[in-house]
Amino acid sequence: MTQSRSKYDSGCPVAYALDIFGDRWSLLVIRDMAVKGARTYGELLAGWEGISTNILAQRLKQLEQAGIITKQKDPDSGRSSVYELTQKGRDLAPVLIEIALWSGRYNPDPDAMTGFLDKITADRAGTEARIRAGERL
Amino acid sequence: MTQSRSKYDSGCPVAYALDIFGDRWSLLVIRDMAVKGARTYGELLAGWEGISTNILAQRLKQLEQAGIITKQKDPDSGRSSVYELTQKGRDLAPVLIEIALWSGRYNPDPDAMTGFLDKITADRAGTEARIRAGERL
DNA sequence: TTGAATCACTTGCAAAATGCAAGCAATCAG
DNA sequence: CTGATTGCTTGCATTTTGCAAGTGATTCAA
Repeated sequence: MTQSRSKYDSGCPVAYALDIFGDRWSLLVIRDMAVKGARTYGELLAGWEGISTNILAQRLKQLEQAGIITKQKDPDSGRSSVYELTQKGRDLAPVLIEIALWSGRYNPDPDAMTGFLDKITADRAGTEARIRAGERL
Repeated sequence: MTQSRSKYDSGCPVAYALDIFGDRWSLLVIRDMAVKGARTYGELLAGWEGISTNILAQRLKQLEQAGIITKQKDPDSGRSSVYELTQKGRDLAPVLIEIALWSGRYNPDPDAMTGFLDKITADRAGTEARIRAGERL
């Protein structure tokens, strides 16, 4: 009984991935954690794009189920939880990097926030390794 | 007047890209064209996952507007149109490749369709170059 | 120690996106 | 002329999303 993960999963590796983060918000949450180092619900809510609170809660559950992130109680604070990327989540670094490079080539907007882009342009391998290791950029 | 492309576009390069293909179907359409060589509406409809016809029509329009694909009349057949990836679209090859590699590492399903994955595992640079050049895999 | 603030959500409801099926115009083959 | 094929559009039910308000468990300040 090889149950398919969802009604969309065709067995194609691209479809498998899109099943996990192929929506408007999941990759942005992963980016906030990988690039910006966001670790709490509040930090994620305050992200650049303004995800709504119910959608964020839902996505965090889905990402946890998919093994992309983990949720733990903050030992120093009873009311806050700490979310962290797993290795599976951090290994999405090359995907984030290629997306950012592509956007850098084709986004005509001169105001584009390029902090991440600058880092990967200056040292792609190093930035990728740092994300994979769970280190701060 | 630097108008933002959409209500989501925060200036982040990742968000710029997700604005174009950050939904359930767009990347699968791009994959069908880049990897499977799909060129007509019918071929795209018959894809692995079964996109519905109205959504496909809408996505094709959006991708055309975003400069990812072009639409032309088929000179040999008055009733069919030919869709093709632009350079901007073909340059998403590294994104598709990284997604597929990641899925290959983490998808536990042994039945996963691995044709594309096999190709990029065997010769990543060559596969990427061939997609970028608009050649058949 | 009590009341206010904070954090991490949940709930309710309207709006938008999606899925499904049917329809339809233009071509084209017999 | 007829019927099949292609490339859509339309209508409508279902699902997902967005927004705002509310909840409950801490934590903190007085």
